[in-house]
Amino acid sequence: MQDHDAVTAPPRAKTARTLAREQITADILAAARLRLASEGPAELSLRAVARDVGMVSSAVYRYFASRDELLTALLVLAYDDLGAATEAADAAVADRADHRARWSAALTAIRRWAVANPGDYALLYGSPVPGYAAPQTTVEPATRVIVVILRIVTEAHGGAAQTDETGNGAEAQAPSQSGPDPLTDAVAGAIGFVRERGLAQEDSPVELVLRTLMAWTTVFGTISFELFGHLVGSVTDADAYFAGVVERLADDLHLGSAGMPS
Amino acid sequence: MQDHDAVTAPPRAKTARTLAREQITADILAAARLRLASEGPAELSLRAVARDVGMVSSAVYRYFASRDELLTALLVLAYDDLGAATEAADAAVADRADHRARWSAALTAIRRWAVANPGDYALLYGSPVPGYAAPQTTVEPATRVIVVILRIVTEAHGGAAQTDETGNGAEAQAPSQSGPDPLTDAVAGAIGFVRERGLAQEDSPVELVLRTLMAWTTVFGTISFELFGHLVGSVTDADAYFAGVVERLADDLHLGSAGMPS
DNA sequence: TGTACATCAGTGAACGCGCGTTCACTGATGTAC
DNA sequence: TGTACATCAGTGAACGCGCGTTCACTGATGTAC
Repeated sequence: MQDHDAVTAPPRAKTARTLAREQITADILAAARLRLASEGPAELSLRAVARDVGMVSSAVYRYFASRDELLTALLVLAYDDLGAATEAADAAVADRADHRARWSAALTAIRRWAVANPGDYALLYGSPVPGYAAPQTTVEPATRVIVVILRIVTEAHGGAAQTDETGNGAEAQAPSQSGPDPLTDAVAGAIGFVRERGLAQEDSPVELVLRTLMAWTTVFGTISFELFGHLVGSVTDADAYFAGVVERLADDLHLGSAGMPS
Repeated sequence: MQDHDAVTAPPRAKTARTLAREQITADILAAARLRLASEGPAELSLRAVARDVGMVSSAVYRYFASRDELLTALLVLAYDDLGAATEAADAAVADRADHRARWSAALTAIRRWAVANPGDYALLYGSPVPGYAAPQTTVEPATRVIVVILRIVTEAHGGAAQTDETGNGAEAQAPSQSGPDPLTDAVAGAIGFVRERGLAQEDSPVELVLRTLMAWTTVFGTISFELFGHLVGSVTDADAYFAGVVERLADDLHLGSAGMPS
């Protein structure tokens, strides 16, 4: 509520004060992220963060109007960080037509990020903070990951970069019920999302979108189970397990066929 | 630490004091569960629970030695409640050979329970409470759900009650890599779990167990996405969506074929 | 380049609050004889 | 059936704590002329 850059600011040189403000804002956020590794978003204490960063608690109010605003900034930061990591991993695959490699790279990057930043992961995908409602600002950054995933899958099907030799893809797996489907209505929002972003050329990508949503859900569930301790005793090598899951999801989605010898 | 029934207690008639103790213990737990619907386990306040139940905060210490002990009791209670609901749903399917119906019934019961008890669900499957380590007591109740799921799937494959006409099941989907597999070692714990309980007759249920674990992860992820608000805007009819997911998972696991007309 | 005023970052004290846990106590319930 | 003692449930005051947020303040930085 105080200052935040005028929308059409003249390109005046940044003043020392502005530079300091940016630096310290970043420091506060970094300290808060560190705390999240051991504390849970609901317990995140503004006073503790202030202490970590070496200022008195009231000073933080020069940077964030309230604890909730700090939480929102953390949410945006974390979503963007994860989104950027995922996008970079996909982009790093040279052969853009090797959708299986891109799939594997993106998903592995997501898990790597989650394991490296468990606090941020819990903030994004764990139980919501009671009494805190994420504002609209966080919606767009939150979509970056799923957009990468959807792009890989839709490009593998029906796109110009088609390399899938097993047919026209996952939608072949649709249960053989025909006619108007309540399920189609149920996921209409997701379908709309895909269309708006030009991620699909087909007329009826319902089954494909649904299957992609399921796969993403499985990835999220697998990481959550690992980080939240539900695989203790069942899965000893989380790396190998995750890799196995990723491969099977790629199979189910008929993504390329990197390692199929037959 | 005080009293809890002697291990080999003589079947003496329950005294009024004992009855009252049981009743009030249950009241405290019920009040705490109610609070969990709006508060998150980390914020659960012993004083608030005491207030709800009409006693002074210190009186709760006659029933639970600490806040952590109360949390543990809640954990066990919730796991058992969910486990019982799942088992009952499976048991209610008359045709024990209709594995698809049992699958659907069990999974639907899980989601129904989660939607009806979102606080308990978050306690069990949300982000763990920082600083709280669930004791051994909670392990066994925690397994009840996955045991039901594993039993349905393994009975559908290789068991006497075989009704799957599409072959010998999900393991046919295994990626065509052969030889010693790090993945097999990774899930050795889960395999052992299945063997110990006599849930599988086959020699190599690796792929089947892995696929079941994936399916359960998908179910958990789907419910979490719904309850934690990650499907807002994408999925409007959560019931229909969940039903669609359940059917597709049943397809993937080659469970019976209840509704296949072709 | 220099001066006068406005803006801003950070301080330290204070507010009111709710928390988990301890403790000495009172009165009711249970048990042994 | 009656008495004497032990056990137990619940009370109310107190402890020390950390929290989010406000406020008047001081000194440094920025801006207009």
